[in-house]
Amino acid sequence: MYAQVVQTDVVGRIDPLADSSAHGPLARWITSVPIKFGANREIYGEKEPADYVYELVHGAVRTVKVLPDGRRQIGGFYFAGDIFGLEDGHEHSFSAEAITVSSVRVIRRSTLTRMARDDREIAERLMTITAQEIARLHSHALMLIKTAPERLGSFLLEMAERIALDGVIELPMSRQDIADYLGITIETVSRTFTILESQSTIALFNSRAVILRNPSALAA
Amino acid sequence: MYAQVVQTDVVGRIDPLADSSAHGPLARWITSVPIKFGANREIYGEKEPADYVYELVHGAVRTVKVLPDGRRQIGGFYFAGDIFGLEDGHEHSFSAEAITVSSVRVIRRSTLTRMARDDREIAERLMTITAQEIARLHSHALMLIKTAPERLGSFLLEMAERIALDGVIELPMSRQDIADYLGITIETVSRTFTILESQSTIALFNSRAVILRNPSALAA
DNA sequence: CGCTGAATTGACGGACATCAAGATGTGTGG
DNA sequence: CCACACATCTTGATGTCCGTCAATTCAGCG
Repeated sequence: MYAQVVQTDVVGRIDPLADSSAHGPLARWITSVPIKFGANREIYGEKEPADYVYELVHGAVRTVKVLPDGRRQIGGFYFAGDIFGLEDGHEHSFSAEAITVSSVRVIRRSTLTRMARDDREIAERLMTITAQEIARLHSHALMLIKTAPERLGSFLLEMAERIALDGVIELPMSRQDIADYLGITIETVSRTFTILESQSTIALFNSRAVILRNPSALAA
Repeated sequence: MYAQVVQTDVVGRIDPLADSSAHGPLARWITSVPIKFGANREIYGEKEPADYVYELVHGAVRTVKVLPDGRRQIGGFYFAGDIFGLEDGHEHSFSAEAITVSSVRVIRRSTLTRMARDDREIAERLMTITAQEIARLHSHALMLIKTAPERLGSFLLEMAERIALDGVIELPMSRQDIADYLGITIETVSRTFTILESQSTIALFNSRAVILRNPSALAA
């Protein structure tokens, strides 16, 4: 169930220090106190009613679907300022998990749509966010028909755009997460990182910190 | 540009015989006269402003993206009663093409969203259609991480649900279309069809007409 | 009929998965 | 601060699925 929305255990407790002045896309309307989730905690589960929409205040989140045979698909990654949980209609088809410690603002979907009826700006923001989500899914699908180096290239370019600081990408997710997002194995991810580094297309501080030395080479 | 919306050439002409009593999901609001497109005609192009939303009255439509190197990705298939063109925000990231002769009702997106402000039912239909589109994209992405037989299986099950009549699936699209939708080659599609037939999982009247003899085997 | 594009079938190679071993990093407790 | 344990990541050897290239069959149409 969606007990985690009100959970108060050690990791998922309400954070009294949360900065509620942070200004995400829906911050003016999602005014609830952020809820904190520890690394690898589930925020919502597959098949739960999709009654809430979430704004990630800080941290990193992945959406996950596990197939009967154990294969795992990552639907997407979300970072500070992103909205997630909008993915579906009636019930979630993916679960959402915190990758690192994350804090999340929650709003009832029904509240949001009711507000959207009265406020044109909210309605438009909702449309925009949905359109972005659809665009993201399109580019994800597009990636899944490419070769392994191309997939990793697209991934790194996407991450560069979304979370790079001073040209350094600090990847919060594991190789396994990347592999399941790209639809390849962890070994292929690792090997491809090595190849890209040997070509000086990228540089690796450590396995989680990347610099793009030649971004245009990644596009091809 | 989006000239085809008003195009009047031999194939894309306005069809005086169109049955405007057909009742698709938005039929009560998309009241324009259907426009007819010949097989393989473009309905809208990639990068065009996404100003219109389309309801397919009859026929079959594919959305297509062609990569710089010539690889082709099919985003989705649409059949009678389906809404398409909603895929994106500001401009289309795919083009839409009629697979067979098709007739299409068109409405300005801005008209639709204006109507949605006044009419709660329209707003909800729009939400539902968008949610379905997102769900479709999710299951498409999920398919792209599977093996070739699994991809074709998912595809056939999807088609069975959407266009089967008396247990017979009449596929309007070519093997190349299927291949580009599934992210595999036309040869692999063909071989997999043959294998499924030899297992009596499916039966083929001809290359375009399929019967599912053992649907549960397709799921695996 | 013969022409043309679509679909099937075959032979072969390559990209990526699988299986397995090592290396590196990280947290915990002494 | 070190030592051990455990997880993560990398690297290597081998296998296999599917892509590529090519030939043949089939279906529709003038």
